[in-house]
Order: sequence, then structure tokens, then C-alpha cells
Amino acid sequence: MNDSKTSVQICEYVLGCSSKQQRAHATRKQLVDAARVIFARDGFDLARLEDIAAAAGKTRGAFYAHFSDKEDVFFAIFEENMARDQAQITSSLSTATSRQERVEALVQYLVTLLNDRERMLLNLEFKAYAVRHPQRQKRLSDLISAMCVCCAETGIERLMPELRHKDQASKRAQAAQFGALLDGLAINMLFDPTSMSADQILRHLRAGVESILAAPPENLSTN
Amino acid sequence: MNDSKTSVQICEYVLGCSSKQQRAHATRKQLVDAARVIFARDGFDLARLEDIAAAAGKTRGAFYAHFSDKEDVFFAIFEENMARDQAQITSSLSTATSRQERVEALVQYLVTLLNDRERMLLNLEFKAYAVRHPQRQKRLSDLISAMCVCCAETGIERLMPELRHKDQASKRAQAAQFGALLDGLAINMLFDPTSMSADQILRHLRAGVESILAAPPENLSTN
Amino acid sequence: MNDSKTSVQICEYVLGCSSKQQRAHATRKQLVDAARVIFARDGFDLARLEDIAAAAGKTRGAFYAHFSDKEDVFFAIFEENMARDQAQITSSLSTATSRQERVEALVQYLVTLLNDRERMLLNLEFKAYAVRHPQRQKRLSDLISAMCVCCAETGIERLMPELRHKDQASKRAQAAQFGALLDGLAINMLFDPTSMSADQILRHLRAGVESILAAPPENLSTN
Amino acid sequence: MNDSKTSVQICEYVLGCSSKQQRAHATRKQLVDAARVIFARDGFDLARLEDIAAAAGKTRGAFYAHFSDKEDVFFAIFEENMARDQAQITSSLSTATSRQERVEALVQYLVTLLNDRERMLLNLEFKAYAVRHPQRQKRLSDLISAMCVCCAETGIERLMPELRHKDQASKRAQAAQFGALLDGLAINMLFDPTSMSADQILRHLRAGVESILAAPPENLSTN
DNA sequence: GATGAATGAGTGTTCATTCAT
DNA sequence: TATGAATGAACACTCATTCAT
Repeated sequence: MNDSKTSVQICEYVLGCSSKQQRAHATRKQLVDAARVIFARDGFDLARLEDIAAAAGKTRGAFYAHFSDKEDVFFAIFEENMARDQAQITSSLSTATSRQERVEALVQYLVTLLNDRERMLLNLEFKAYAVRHPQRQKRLSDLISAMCVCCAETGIERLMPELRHKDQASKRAQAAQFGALLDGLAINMLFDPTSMSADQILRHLRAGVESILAAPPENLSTN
Repeated sequence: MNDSKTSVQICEYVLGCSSKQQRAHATRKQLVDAARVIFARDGFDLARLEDIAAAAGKTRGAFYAHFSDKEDVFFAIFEENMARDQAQITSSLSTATSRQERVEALVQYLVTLLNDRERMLLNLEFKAYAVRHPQRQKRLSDLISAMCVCCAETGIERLMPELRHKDQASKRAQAAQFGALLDGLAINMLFDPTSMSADQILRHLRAGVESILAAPPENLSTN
Repeated sequence: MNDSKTSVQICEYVLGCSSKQQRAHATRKQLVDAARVIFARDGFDLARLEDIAAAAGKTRGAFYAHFSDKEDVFFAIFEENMARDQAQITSSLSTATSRQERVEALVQYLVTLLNDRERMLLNLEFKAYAVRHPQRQKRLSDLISAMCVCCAETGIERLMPELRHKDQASKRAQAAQFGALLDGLAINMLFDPTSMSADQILRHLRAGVESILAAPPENLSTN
Repeated sequence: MNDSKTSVQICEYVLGCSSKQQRAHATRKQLVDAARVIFARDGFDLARLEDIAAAAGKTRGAFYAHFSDKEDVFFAIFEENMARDQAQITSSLSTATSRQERVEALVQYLVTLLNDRERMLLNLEFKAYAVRHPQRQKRLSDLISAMCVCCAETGIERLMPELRHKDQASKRAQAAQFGALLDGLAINMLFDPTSMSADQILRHLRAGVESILAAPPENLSTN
């Protein structure tokens, strides 16, 4: 690499890091971000490590200095997402006061997610990967649990304080339903963007959210 | 393979086909069926032609005698599905008379689909493939159109004769919404089968179907 | 490959094979022979599959059609050797009548082996590999057992019929001692070819053989 | 490494070195010792520089501060060995007075070497490397010459003063024969430790030593 | 001297595809 | 039509080596 000086300086001046550790951390972040782009574009299986490295302005070697393999970055993406989401959801929903407002805030949040094409693609890719690799138990199930809990706790609890007393299973079910609502729309919008108007999507989302939140008091009698 | 004669004879005696054409047709069908299993299990990218051929009890050579490449069988699967579905939906919904009955019949049909793991996996795989390969224009878009039209015409029209007068766009939007309902549940059930009880799924489906069918008279004012 | 026709014809006319199976078998043999050359030249670790394939006039793909990996061909070499040796030793020693003649025949056989540089290199490589990979249990230990047994039974028994009554352990020990005699000379001749004259080698061999055959009647009292 | 200070202090207090030069020298020694372990375990080709550095409690950087490459440490090991051996052999054989005693002392020395698994592995590895890399002329041949001379001069001359008048070639040949005796046993003991009892090994060694020392007065007439 | 992030060439292995039979 | 040996491009991953600190 003949531009290493340049990139070091970019790193130092632009990102404000100078120590070795900070540089390493910056590289890692660049790689994760590049991985997002490539995985979203090509999917997990077709994504080439070389493309990820190149998109980050690094080489394959740099990749392996930070990640053990393809799966490793892949998971890192979602582990990073989780942290981000915590903050985002909390802040975006904290201003809502009435139920009506909170529903609308949630719908708006879902619309935002839905319009983040990269994110939706990654999300679907992640679930597809999890479905296809049940053996990757540990890290995957940790991530999934964290995701569901995160979603259930952070999202729903903050949104609907009145539901806070519900049991874990119910929360999890609601998280899954929100997932179904979002993923279903996402995959079909990606599949055929012209099939639904923004308006129809909004209506679908509102109806979905209302339906989920209107779930029966307890599912004691059924199941 | 030195036992090809044997398998031919199995074909002849068991399946009752004997002419060359019939035999060839049977081979093709075996390959498509095997492809379903393998694509569902491994996904498009990871599926190996050799596995498909082996699962059909054939060799790679036989595969190439019937299909030009991997994509070719992949599409063949869905083209075949379409034909099947036409008949299935029609018959399963034709006995319903009241709106109530028709809604319930549709929900039951969706439940059946949802419980067909292989089919759901293939469905999601197909949409993911379509999303990821916008260049494969012709055949893919033909399939997609056919799917949507099929879904819209066959499914919705027959189900809700009173909606027959609706414009194409509305029908298509409804098809997409049904897709979103089904795919969303499917992916999340595959992802975490324990998150929702059969009862919760049913309720989710009913609410979804009702919401879709209750769409406003026309979407003239919006969009 | 633009010379496939040529090599096919070489195969057909020179080796006299024409059926698919025969061609496959010929290819396998070519690959094993090429592997001998490359492994002897570069050692197991540095040997490149591509070089082996190229030396056989084939591609890497052809290699993998016949062997599962590098270790696979490596072992195949010695499995093939074993079969050869059986015949060779038997015939070369069968004409000797007196003890004196048999000793001399054995010494001559060892000299022949010693002068087969490729073979000595492979032999040492094999033992080094076995030492370094005790985990490769099954196939390796099978080979080793076969080697020792082959050596002990075929070699020593036929050579020294009067020793036939000895117990297995003694035979094995003798096989090991013959191995030590041969390998020790081999490695040092390879290491520094000028250090010993042909005459000195002969004397060393004779003394060694005599010493081994003069082992005490039974090692019951010791060890 | 933020604990370098600590290890430096360990060095200072435990090993009693404190000056920069001494510290550097200590590092070098640690690296050579670690290299012994790793090369013996993995062989030259498979040995990883990182493993060597890690086994010495250092980093790759430290390695390159002391050695130019892998081959460099590899040779350093044997250069170090040579120095050690000089002293060892001299002292261990100097007390013997009669021929009988000297033979026995030599046999005991060989037994000691033979039981030093690491050393035998390295020895074989070195010879294999030399055989495989005839191009590494200079340093390798220097080492080899030194080894042979060392072996011949130090070992044999001191052991058998009456042979001191022999010509260089004879000495070299005897060194090679001792090498063959030792290496042959070593490789076969490593290959199959159960094949020979300690007793059999001893007998094999004694017979070998006697045979070598009983070499004919001059090899003038032959060769 | 020592660190460790980054490089990049090298190679084992897989697999869609071809083709002689 | 069907076979399966052979091809060869593609890619994940390893590791010796460099270099800024």
C-alpha cells in the first residue's frame, strides 16, 4: 500500500485518533460498515471477503486481523446494531405522551426502518442465516435472545408502559409479531416496490400495530 | 451408473411410464422435486447441483439434459407451483358461501401454507433471489407478474367476488399485502418457532386478513 | 486442456485402456506417480497439489476426482508400494539357498532400496509424517501395521525360515531394526553423499544384517 | 504489549541481567529455545513464527529484531547445539580409560541422545532440510562441515585416540556411520516406540558401535 | 529493542459446467 | 438421454514479512 501515509493522516485528522488502539478500532469500524454494504448487496453467501476489505479501503489481511471469519463480521454487524437501536428507540419514543401519540411514533419508527433498504436487507439476511444454521448455537442464540429482549423490553415496554406487567412469553410473542409485520412488508416491498403505495403501507402498518397492541388481556385460556 | 436399467424399470413398473418421452418427463419431475428439498435445505447459493441430482437418484449429466443451469431448476420449481396453486385455491375456496366462511377458508389456507416449512423456505428464497438479481429481467419478471396476477386473480377474486370490479393496482396491492402477512409470519416462525403459539398465529392471520379486505373503497385521493 | 485428445490416445494405445473406468484408473495412477516425484522433491508440507496435477498432465480438478486431499494421495503412494514390495522381496529372495546366500541377497536388496533416492526420501517423509500426526489414527496405523507385518512376515520369514517360530514381538523388533539400519544409512547418504564409499556402505549393511539376525535366541530374561 | 516492563523486570531479577545488551541477548536465547520446542513439535515447514514468538513470551516484532527469517532461527539452533556438544562429549568421555570403558561411555552418550526426543526430532528435521535445500549453500554447508568435523574430531578422536592418525575421509565416514546408527534408531523409535525394548536398543547400539570402530585398517584397496 | 496492525502472495478446496462416450 | 471424468475459475483463509510507533 503506497497510500498508507495518507490514510493514517486521514485517520488522525479526520477521525481524531492517533494511538495504535484507536487506529485499530477505526479500521474495525470501517470493515463492519463495509460489510454492511456488501452483505446487503450480495447476501451472506455471495459476499466476498475481498470486496468487504476493498470497500473499507483495506486488504484481506486487515480483515483477518479483526475478525476470525465471514460469520464473525456478519454477527458483529448485528451486535453493533443492537447497541444503536437501544438509544434510537428510546429517544424517538420518549416524547410521546398519549397512547395515540405513542402508536403514531412507533409507526413512524417502523416506516423509517422500512425505508432503510440496507438495513431491511441485512435483517432478512440475518434471519435467513439463523434459520439455515441452527448449529451455530451459542453466539447466534445469544444475539437472537438479545434482539428479542431488546425489542420487547426497549421497544414495547417504553412504548406501552401499561403492558409492562405482562409475562415474558407475551412480550416475546409481541416482539415476534412486530417482526412479522416489519419483515413481511420489507420483503414484499423489496420484491416488488410498485405494488404498494406509501399510503397503503402506512395503513397496513397502523392496522398491524393496533392489532398487535390490542391482543387479548392474557392468553391463559387458549393455546 | 450401472444400475440405470434397474431404475428405468422401477420407473416403468412403478410409475407406469414407458415411452422415452414419459421417462424423460419423469426424470425432470424427480429433479425438480429433489431441487425443492435441496434449495429449501441449503438455500440457492449453497445448494449444490450434485446434491440435487443425487437426491433425485440421478447424476449431474441428467441434470444438464433437462436444465441449463441452477437458476433454471430454481425457476422451474415456482413455475410448477403456480400451476398447482391455481387448482388448489380454487377448490379449497369454492365451497365457501358467506363472507365469514370465505375469510375463514382463506385463513385456513394460509395456515396450511405456513405449516409447509419447505414451501415457506422456498418462497422466501425466491423473493430474496429476485431482490438480489434485478438483472435477470425477463423470466424472473414474468414469474413475478404471473405470481402476483395469479394470486390476485385466482385468490382474491374468487374469494371476494364483490371486489372483482377493483382496478388492477388495488388487486396487486392486496396481493402484496397478503404476501407481507404470510411472509412476515413465515420468516419469524422459522426464525424462532417458540415465540408465537398456534393461537396467536391464528389471531394474527385473521386480523391481517380482515384488515386487508377492509381496505378503503379506492385509493384515489392518496399516494 | 487442448491436448486431451493426445493424452486419451496415449492412454488408449500405450496403456491399452479404453473404457471410462480404465481411463479413470490410468489417471489415478498418473497422479500417484506424479505425487511420488513431487513429494520426494518438496516434502509433504511444501508439495503443491497443483504441481502434482501438472506433473501428471492433469488439473487440480482431476486430482480431486480421485483423492479427497493431499494426505489421501500421500497414503495411496505407500499403499501401492506395499503391494509391489510383497512380490519383489519374495521373488528376489526365493532363489537363495544357504544362509550365506540369503544374507547376501538381503544385503543386495537393501542396497537397491538405498540407491532409489526417490523411494528413500518418500520413506523418510512418511515416517516423519506419522511421527508428526499421531492423530491421523486409523488409516495411518493400518498402513504402519501393514508395513511392519509385511516387512516382518514377507521379508524376514522368507529370508530366514529357521526364525519362523519366533513370536510376533521379536519379528516386529527385527523389522524395526532393519528399518533403523536402512533409514539411518539413507538419511545420512542423502545428507552428505560423499561421506561414505559404496564399499563402506556395503560393509555397514552386512554388519548390521548379521548383527540383527544374530539376535539372542529369546528375549525372555530381559526387558 | 503493555506488560513488557514486567517481563523485563522478571528478566532482570530472575536472570540477573540488566544492561540493554544482556536483555537483548536473553530475548534471543528465549527465542531460540522456543524455536526448538516449536520446530520439534511442528517441523520446519509447519512451524509458525508467531508460535515461536508466543512460546518465548514475545511478539513477532521481537523475533525480527533478532533473526532475519525462519531459516535464521532454525540454523541458530544447531549452531548453538554444536557449541554445547563440544563441551558435553569431551567431559563425558574424558574419564574413560580402557577401550571397553570408552565404548560403553559412547553407547551411554548415544542412549542419552536417543532419549532426548526433542533433540532427535530437530536433528532429523535439520538433515531433512539440508537434503531438501541444497541451494542454501553457504551457511548450510558451513554448518554441515562443522557438524561433521565436530563429530569426527571431538567425538571419535577423543574417544579413540589410537585412531587419531587416520585420514580425514575415514573420520568423516565414521562420523556418518555414527550418524546412521543414531538417526536410524531415532526415526524408528519415534515412528513406533513399542517395536524395540530398551534392551534391544542397547544391544543394537553396542553392536553398531563395535562394528564401526572395527572398521578395516585402511580403505585403500577398495572403493 | 519491541510492538502489533497491516500487507499480500500463496494455496487448498469447492463446484458449476463441459464433453467424450 | 444419461454418464461421470475432467476442467478451471473462484474464494476463504494462512502467515511470513514490513513498518509506523
